Amino acid sequence: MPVVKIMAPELSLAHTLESGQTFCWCRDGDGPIWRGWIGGKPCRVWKEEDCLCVEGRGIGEGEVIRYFSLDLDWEGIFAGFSEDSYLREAFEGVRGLRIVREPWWECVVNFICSSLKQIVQIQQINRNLREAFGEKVGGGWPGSFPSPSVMASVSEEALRACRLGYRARHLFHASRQVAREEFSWEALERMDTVDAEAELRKLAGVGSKVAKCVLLYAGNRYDAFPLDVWMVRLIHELYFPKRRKPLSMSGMEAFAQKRFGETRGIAQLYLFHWYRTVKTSRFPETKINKGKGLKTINSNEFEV
DNA sequence: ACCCAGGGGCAAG
DNA sequence: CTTGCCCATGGG
Repeated sequence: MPVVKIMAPELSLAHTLESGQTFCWCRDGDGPIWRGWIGGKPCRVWKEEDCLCVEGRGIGEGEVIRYFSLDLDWEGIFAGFSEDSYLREAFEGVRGLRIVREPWWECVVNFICSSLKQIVQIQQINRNLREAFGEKVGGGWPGSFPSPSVMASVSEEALRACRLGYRARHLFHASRQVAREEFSWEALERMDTVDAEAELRKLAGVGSKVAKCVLLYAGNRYDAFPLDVWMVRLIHELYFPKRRKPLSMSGMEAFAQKRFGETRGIAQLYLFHWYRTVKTSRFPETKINKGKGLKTINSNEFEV
């Protein structure tokens, strides 16, 4: 089996593959080796010192570089955020986290299924869908991710059997909307981020949060800033600790745009994963770093 | 038993 | 633009 090797000293596979961007990877045993999919092809990935290794048939070097966004100027991105102490802490705490480039349809499905689900459960659903409706390409278990047309051809009940719950109806409709060519990813890529979000939201089960996740993790729109329960909690606890209630959603969007700028999606990725794994301030035994080293923020500025 | 999970749709204020 | 309620399922 061919192995592609690429120098990627900073890349952390654990942080990148287990941060809730992608849901098709699972550890091969207890060690730092993962089984998953790149460009629709099954593979195993691991690191040997500074070298990223990808074992799989027909996977090119460019494809791997693109998937892990190794082509981005990460030092430049970090430098742009250097004035924010929490972001500096996050970059340090989950060092090596990189943004992936997911296949857009799989990304849409993953995040439709993410509603009121935990990350491990989304992984489970992804696996169930692959096992039930995917093709066994290259001997890869549990199968390729089913295309829109395949998913549009099965019943809502068959989808529900993948433990989707009420999300099965959304997925049922969304699959048909896409398969019917009411939807083209190429057309979406030509739009600006605001229009692309509005277009994605036409799909059943896709609201502002899911649309932004798709734009960020599949579309490389770094100006998309998904606001989920964790980010609402984080922004409230870290950036506006004195407020009784969190800012409204539109207030938080305005805050994120002003504070984190055009690459706020990258900031969101780091803050989200760092807050959940390192900071974990929602648990009482770990306390919040109360605004230390942070410039005062006038919260009225973000009222709507 | 109870609460929460990377929300969205829909009706109503 | 915001709030309130429901949605189905699994984990802690």
